[in-house]
Amino acid sequence: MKARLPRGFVDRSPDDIRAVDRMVGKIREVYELYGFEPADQPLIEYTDALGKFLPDQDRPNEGVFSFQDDDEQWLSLRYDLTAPMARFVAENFEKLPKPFRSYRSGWVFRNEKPGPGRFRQFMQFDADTVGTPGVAADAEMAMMMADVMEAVGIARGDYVIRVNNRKVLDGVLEAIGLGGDDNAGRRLTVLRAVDKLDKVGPEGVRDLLGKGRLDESGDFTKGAGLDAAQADRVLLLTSSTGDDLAGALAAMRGAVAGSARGEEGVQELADIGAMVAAAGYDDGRIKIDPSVVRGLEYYTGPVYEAELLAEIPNDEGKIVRFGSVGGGGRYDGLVSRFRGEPVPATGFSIGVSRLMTALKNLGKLDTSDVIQPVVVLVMDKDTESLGRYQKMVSDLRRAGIRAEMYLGGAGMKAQLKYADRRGCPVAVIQGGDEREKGEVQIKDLIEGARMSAEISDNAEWRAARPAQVTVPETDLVAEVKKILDAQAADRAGQ
RNA sequence: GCCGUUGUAGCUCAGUUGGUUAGAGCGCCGGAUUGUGGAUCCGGAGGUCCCUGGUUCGAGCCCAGGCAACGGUACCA
Repeated sequence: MKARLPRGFVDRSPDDIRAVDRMVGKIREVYELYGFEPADQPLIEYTDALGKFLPDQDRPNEGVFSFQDDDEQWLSLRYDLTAPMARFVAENFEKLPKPFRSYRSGWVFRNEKPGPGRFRQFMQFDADTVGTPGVAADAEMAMMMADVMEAVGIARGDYVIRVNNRKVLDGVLEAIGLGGDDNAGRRLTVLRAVDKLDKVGPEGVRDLLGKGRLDESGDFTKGAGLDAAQADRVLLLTSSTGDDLAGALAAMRGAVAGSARGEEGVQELADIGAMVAAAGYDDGRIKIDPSVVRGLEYYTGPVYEAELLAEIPNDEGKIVRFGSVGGGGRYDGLVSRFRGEPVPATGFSIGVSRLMTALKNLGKLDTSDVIQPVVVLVMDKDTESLGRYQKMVSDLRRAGIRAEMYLGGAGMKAQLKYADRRGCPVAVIQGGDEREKGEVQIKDLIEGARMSAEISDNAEWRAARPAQVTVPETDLVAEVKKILDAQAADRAGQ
């Protein structure tokens, strides 16, 4: 049997786990501050509850991990947090206060081909407001997202929350004659093309809107088959980006002219823009940007996306465009499909794993403040001695110091090596000699490592017993504390 | 799905026109040092050369098919 990790999954390191915990804690503080309540749903739901796009009956695992229960009903691992949230709200609708404002974090799963920075299991952190149709809720989402970015340490100017409205896109499509059910497929193709604006540029999008595009890898993507005038109108819309809000809105009005739905969308964006400006978030934190598409299906109104602008080196040191670390929008149909009545809702999702990677590559992740445990070496293995070592770690723990008794089978040398490798700050040694005198030897491993750089002869190194003191056993805790404090002061001074 | 690159020790990789016991560095284990981390020196363990078939007296190397990983692209509710 070969031990192997399934592709698209990762084993998480202690540093990673601690860093994510901290980051999630900062995000939670923002959500709580805005008045959202914690909630949690299971990782598994009935497949049909996860979305209107059910897995193909013949291929139930396409895109989502699915399996059949005893009663042959299909179950799936959730692929986002929104669908389970919608199920929960619909099921408990009468009991919940409306608007219902909740947040949740957890693992989601996608059965897709993994890529760099894309995994088959990853963590999201969502906030949602259910039961309010007004765009004030959408404006709040965008602003909260900006606050989250800054709370996790991304400087103002290094990110932007881009806001669009699905109604505007729909309006343009309607205006160029792509309305109606017959054109659903082509509309989708157009949206996909627009979504690739930042990747392939305006000319690439034009190709995708027209006949199609051949990319560098030799793969041909079939286009939407629009004529030049139609493509122009779509491109007009996507190029009216909002540094100048009034100008952008005017350009958008031109692009959607003739579509009531489109004009409604522009008006909503104007309202959001006004609210954002009134709250002071129009200083570059939040921008109206008609090229944001955000997913393809369930959004019905405003959509928003958090994008990192900072130049971020990847693991190989290459500068990469990191792009989106989160997004969301209004999904007025998601809850209502479980109920007979319309239930408006809006929310957003943060890609925790992606955001973590970005912070790590930006060097903004504090990971090193966890002190490894003090190790009490085991010199004698008779029950009485073991009890004595056990009391030492117990005393240290009572003083709030991480400590462990060495539990392996190795000799002293290997025990010190173990402590060294784990990065332990201090080792405590008590053999027969010390025990008779009621003493312990305490070794400062950090200082010792530093001194070792100046000694090249092993005999001298060992005789010197660098950074080591002998104290009465009763002073153990006080002495260890002293060394740890000195190390802490040293770290702070650097 | 499509295109491309790569599969040799735990890791990173050499390996000549096809030639006998497949190597290096790092790491790991042990010793020098019965009770002191690091450095140094010495020693040791560790291999289905991705798999299957073919060509050949002979294949890590050549050929065909497969598998896997990586990268790009498409899809991503």
